[in-house]
Amino acid sequence: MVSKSDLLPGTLDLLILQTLKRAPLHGYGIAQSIKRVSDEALTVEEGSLYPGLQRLLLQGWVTAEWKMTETNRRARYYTLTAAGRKQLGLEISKFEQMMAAIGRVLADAEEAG
Amino acid sequence: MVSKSDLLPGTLDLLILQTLKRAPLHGYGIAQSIKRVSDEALTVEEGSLYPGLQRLLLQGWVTAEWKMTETNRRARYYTLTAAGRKQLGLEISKFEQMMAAIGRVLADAEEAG
DNA sequence: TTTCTATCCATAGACAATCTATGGTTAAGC
DNA sequence: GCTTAACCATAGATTGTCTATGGATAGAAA
Repeated sequence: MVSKSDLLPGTLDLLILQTLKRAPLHGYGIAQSIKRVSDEALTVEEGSLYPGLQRLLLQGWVTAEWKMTETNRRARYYTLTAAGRKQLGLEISKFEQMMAAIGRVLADAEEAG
Repeated sequence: MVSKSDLLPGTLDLLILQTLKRAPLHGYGIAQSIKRVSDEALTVEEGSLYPGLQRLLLQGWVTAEWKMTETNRRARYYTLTAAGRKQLGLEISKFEQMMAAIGRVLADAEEAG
């Protein structure tokens, strides 16, 4: 089953990095952004998001910094690093290759043996 | 990371069902077919394939039958059931929705708040 | 005839990623 | 004062995939 879940497994990092490409953002905002931009089709649960952000921090793909939000709250803002930007490029191209490959299987009419 | 692995997680059942849509096939043949049709981009490991086939059997989406292959070997042929065909349709549409949603995120230029 | 390769099956255990459930803080509106 | 929305984060369960392993046999090659 293609994910009874809210996300296609294996795509979370990609989505987070892409979201941070535009501007630094806090966790809550990242989740909101992905939900909004995907027209509610993708929901990132907090239990997936925060562990995910920890992974990205460990990899050095983002940095984190506590700041105040526009709504006057403390929040941890994540910023894409140069390495993160590079990684995003890699992941996008891998993802596109996967999509193309799956597309070939789904489109297959099979001529050869 | 979008799968350092050979497959996009969450797409295996889809690939198997689609492969069986054309004709009944044994496990080994399914793996070969997916690899060939995807131009070597997708490799289904046996350790993923056979547990996957067990899941599909349990769900009633395929049936299995021992037969002889063209190469004179015993092999277990899997056949898509009516329920399996229906499931395949569901998975394709879910998958396409996911792809569209991820596409929106990747294409996003963000105008609104 | 032996050895190798490709064809076939399948499971156990490790590992990674996601989800559910939980728990906490605080600003602002009512 | 209460409630809701905005925020953070972790533990544990679950699921899916991979690695590693083990086995059998046909046919080609040596």
